[in-house]
Formats: sequence, structure tokens, C-alpha cells
Amino acid sequence: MLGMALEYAILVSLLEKPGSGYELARRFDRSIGYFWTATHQQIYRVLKRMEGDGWIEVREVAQEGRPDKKVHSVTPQGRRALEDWLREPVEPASLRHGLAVKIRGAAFSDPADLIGEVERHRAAHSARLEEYLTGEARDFPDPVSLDDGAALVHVVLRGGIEYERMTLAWLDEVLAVLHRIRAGHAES
Amino acid sequence: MLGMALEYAILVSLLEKPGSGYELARRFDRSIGYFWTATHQQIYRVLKRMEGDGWIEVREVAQEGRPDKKVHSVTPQGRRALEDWLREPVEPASLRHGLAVKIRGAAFSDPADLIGEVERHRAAHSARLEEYLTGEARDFPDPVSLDDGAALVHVVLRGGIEYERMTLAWLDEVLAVLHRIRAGHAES
DNA sequence: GACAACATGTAAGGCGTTACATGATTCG
DNA sequence: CGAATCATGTAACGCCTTACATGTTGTC
Repeated sequence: MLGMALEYAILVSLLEKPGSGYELARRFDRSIGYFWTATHQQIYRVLKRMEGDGWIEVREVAQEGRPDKKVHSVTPQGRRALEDWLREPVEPASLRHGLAVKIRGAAFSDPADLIGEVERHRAAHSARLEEYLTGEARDFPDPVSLDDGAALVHVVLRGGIEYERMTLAWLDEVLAVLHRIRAGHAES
Repeated sequence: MLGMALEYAILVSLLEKPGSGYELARRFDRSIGYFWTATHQQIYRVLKRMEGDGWIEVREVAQEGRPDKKVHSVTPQGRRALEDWLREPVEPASLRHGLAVKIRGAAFSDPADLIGEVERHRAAHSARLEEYLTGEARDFPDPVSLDDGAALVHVVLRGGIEYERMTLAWLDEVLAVLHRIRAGHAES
């Protein structure tokens, strides 16, 4: 029962602004998705359950020039569920890093084969860092004077930025080790 | 088919040293578990499948003063499966941080309620950093002259260390924001 | 006699991914 | 006419966690 942060991530997003399943899916590709990902299939499934539990209400909205949509909003019950969860402890997340498994596995094959893969990861993390920094410059031009809500959003984004910076530095270390190993093999 | 790093983490661990399901579970609480976690239930289930696929062999070993155990070791086929996987790309992992969901959610309740929770996380990450640093001092007293295999193990550990340092610094930022918000409420 | 460590599993239920499926509207 | 975007779902399958279940041996 401790891993189900998806419900609560959806509650937070719908409290910030009610929306359709489709809109939620797009938010999980951007802002919220920076620290909790979800696909539209997951979202539709969980929305249905949350509606059954009385946490959210659905209102059908006809649109011009677009298909109708179901706009979801949080009920007082849903809000209470979020507040209860905020008071419960969550487990500190452990790392789940497939690349680290590969690096350890490289000892049993040719480590140089991994260089391309690590460079690919480096490029992906570099792109994500750029995205975060662009978002920070756009949404928080003056980070010293933020209201409470904005300060909380900003500090989460700051975590993403520092995570990507740290990861880039680590991948550079990994690449240095792999290049050193390759050079050593060439000598002998 | 891209998320199944558990099989390969087990192959790596069994290549380093054959062992029982129970022993593997303990390794996943320590060294390998620093970057890929698994419970004994998962491990027994996957071991059975891997045995069916011919990736590992099982040998029953009677012990003195302890229950018998099944020692698993990697077959040539299993080793080939690992080598094939090392050549396939894996997706860069996205963050899955429940605490970040809570921080965003704190805007809709009393942010000061979160201070205790964040401090608990800070203590857990601080303890893990100490553990990593102790392991580094013990296993890598002279990190400049390592053979290839040890260099790869060390650089993965270095990643864990930097991740924990980064996380501690971020949690201090989060605490600063939460304290500032609480002080602001006290004034008004 | 109780407890910890060693050792191996099953079952239930929710999470997550991939593939499949449908249909409207807008823009080029 | 085709592609992209908006919009909502179902189905299948495997992953992961939690709880349950059993039994041995050694130590206090």
C-alpha cells in the first residue's frame, strides 16, 4: 500500500487544475512526469477506481471542434485522502539503475562495447537538464520572492536539476574508466 | 522486455560467485542492492524461470548444522544471454520519487507537517552514505591502481556515493523552504 | 523454551508496459 | 487525402510487494 503514489500524484495535479484523462497524461509527460511517470492507460484505469472510491467527480464537457471530454475534479473526500497520505511515512526510494547492472556485467564481456550506450545515456540526461533549466528560467525568473506554493514547485524542480547534473558528472567518470580500460587492452 | 534487469543482475552476481536463493537475497540487501533491489520472493520466482530457460544450473548441497541449499551457477547459455543483453540499449531511468509528490501536495495542506518526514528521509540517506563510504574505504583503499573488474565495481559505488551526497544537499534545500514557509505563517 | 539466522517457497492484488481499438477534427 | 492532435478506452502479460506458510539449526 506504500507504492501507490500515482493516485496522490493525480490528486495533486487535479487540485492544481481539473482536467481530462488526456490532459493528465500530457501533464505526466512534463511537469509532474519529471518525478513520477504514468501512461494514459494507467491514468484511465486509476481514474475509474478513484471515481468509484468517491475521490473525484466527473463532468462531461462538450467542446467545439474537438471530441467531448470528461473533466475530473477532486471531491472533499479525495482531498482528505491526500491529507491522510501526506501524514503517513513513505519509504525512501532505492535506486533502480539498469545501466549500473550493465557496468558490473561489463566485467564479463568487452567493457568497450558499453561506451556507446553510456554516451547515449549521457545525451539523454543532458537533454533533460536543458529542459529543466529552460523551465526554471521561464517559470521562476525571480526565485527569491516566491509564494509558498511556487516555492514548493521550485524546490522539486531544483531536485531534478541537481539529479541530472550529478548523473552527468558520474557518466563522465564511467566513460573515463571505460576509455582507460580500452587503452590498457590496446597496449597489451 | 526492456525492464527485466533482474535476470541480468542475478547472472552478474552468480558469475561473480555461485550461490543459493537465500544468499542472493542477502547480496541484494547489500552490494548489488545498492543499484537494483529485489526480495527473496522475486528471486526464487526468477531463478525457477532462468533454470527452465537453461541459463543456470542447480546443485543440491547438503550442509552441516544448516538446512540443505540449492547452489545456482551460470551456464554458457546464460553467459551468452548476458552478453546479448549488454549489447542492447536500455532506457535511461526516470525518477520515481514519492517524496517529491508529497512536497507538491504539501501546498494543499500544512507544509510544516512534512518537516518530520523529510528529516526521516535525510537520516536514511545519511546512513546509506556512511555505509557506502565505509565500503569504499574497506574495498578500495587505493583507487588509482585497480584492475578492470574492480574499477567497474568502484565506479558504480562512486555513483551511489554521489547520488546520496546530492540527495542530502537537496533535502537540506527542501527543509530550508519548509522552515521558511512555517516562519512566514507564524508572522501573519 | 524463545529467538535469530538459515533456507525455500505460494498466493493475492496492484503496478506498469505494450499492443490493440475506435473515432473526431484540423491543417497542409 | 494523409498526418497530427485530441479523446477514451480494452486486453494481455509480466513485474513487484505484502502476506502467508513451513521447516531446521544454533544460541541464550
